[in-house]
Amino acid sequence: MRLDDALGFAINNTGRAMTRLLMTAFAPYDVTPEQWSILKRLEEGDEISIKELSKRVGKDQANVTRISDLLERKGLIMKKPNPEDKRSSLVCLMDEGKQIIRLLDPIDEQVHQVVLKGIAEHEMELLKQLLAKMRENCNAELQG
Amino acid sequence: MRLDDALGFAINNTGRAMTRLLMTAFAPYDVTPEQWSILKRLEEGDEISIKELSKRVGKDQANVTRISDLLERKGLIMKKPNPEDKRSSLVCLMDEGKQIIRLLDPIDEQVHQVVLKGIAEHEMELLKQLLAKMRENCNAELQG
DNA sequence: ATGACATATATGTCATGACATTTATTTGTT
DNA sequence: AACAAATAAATGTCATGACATATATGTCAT
Repeated sequence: MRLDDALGFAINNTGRAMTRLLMTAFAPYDVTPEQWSILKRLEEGDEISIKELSKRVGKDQANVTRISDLLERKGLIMKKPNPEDKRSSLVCLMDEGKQIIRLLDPIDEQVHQVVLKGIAEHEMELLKQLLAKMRENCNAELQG
Repeated sequence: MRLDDALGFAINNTGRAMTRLLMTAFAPYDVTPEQWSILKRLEEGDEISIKELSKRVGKDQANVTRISDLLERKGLIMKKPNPEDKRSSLVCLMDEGKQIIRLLDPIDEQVHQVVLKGIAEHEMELLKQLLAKMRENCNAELQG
């Protein structure tokens, strides 16, 4: 089997290409695709713990802690104490974070249109289903 | 959640899940999935430059340099001087590298069977085609 | 032949992912 | 209440990816 044919490498290389494209498009705003994914989740609902945020973005808690620290240093989010649990903090979007989201949303949309050029809606749906199935297979094995 | 957001999320998370699974399976042999991808490429043809190897694995030259250094320290590959160009070196598989490949090949195969459980051949083919199309779209944009 | 430019590799930096460990706090058991 | 176990977050380490730059060597125009 040639490497090009190996599904794992196809998936990872495609993901990296998409990430690179988004990174390039976001570069003038000093926001990386991973930071973007966190901002977008917070837009759907903030004042949540690092742990909850980690679950929602599908990332390791340690990594979310570090990405959040970066976003906080940039003034896009803030961590405030959780009055119900002194171990945890609640992550909130700052106004500047909300402004950045408004700026970057159309750019994100343009990038995705480029990436999905020539791909039909039903193909994308199947693609997502297959990826979800593979993810389930992996996670079942990792936990079992 | 917008559809295209879900797709980027799906691709990167699925790729990470597969990488994690392979990493776990390879852990006893002290070989990472990325190191594995380089070994497999060398198996198809070694005595090639870092630059050529980078092209074949689809990775940055700087990263291939570093991964190669690790593999050389482990005694799996060797860099020998290129008699035709003193700037470059030729990367060769060592016997121990070839042995590791024979050991890990069936493990890699098992992992792929786990990941692809419940997915038909024609679905996998379509999946690869769609991913290739998206990769082309990205690369065309990055270069253009 | 020489100097300007190109190329191959190496190295430095930052962001990230995975994972182990630490620290502070909470919870549960007695 | 006291102590053990669990939990949330932070931190440390290594591998990697992207990118900039450095260094050595090669190539080309003159």
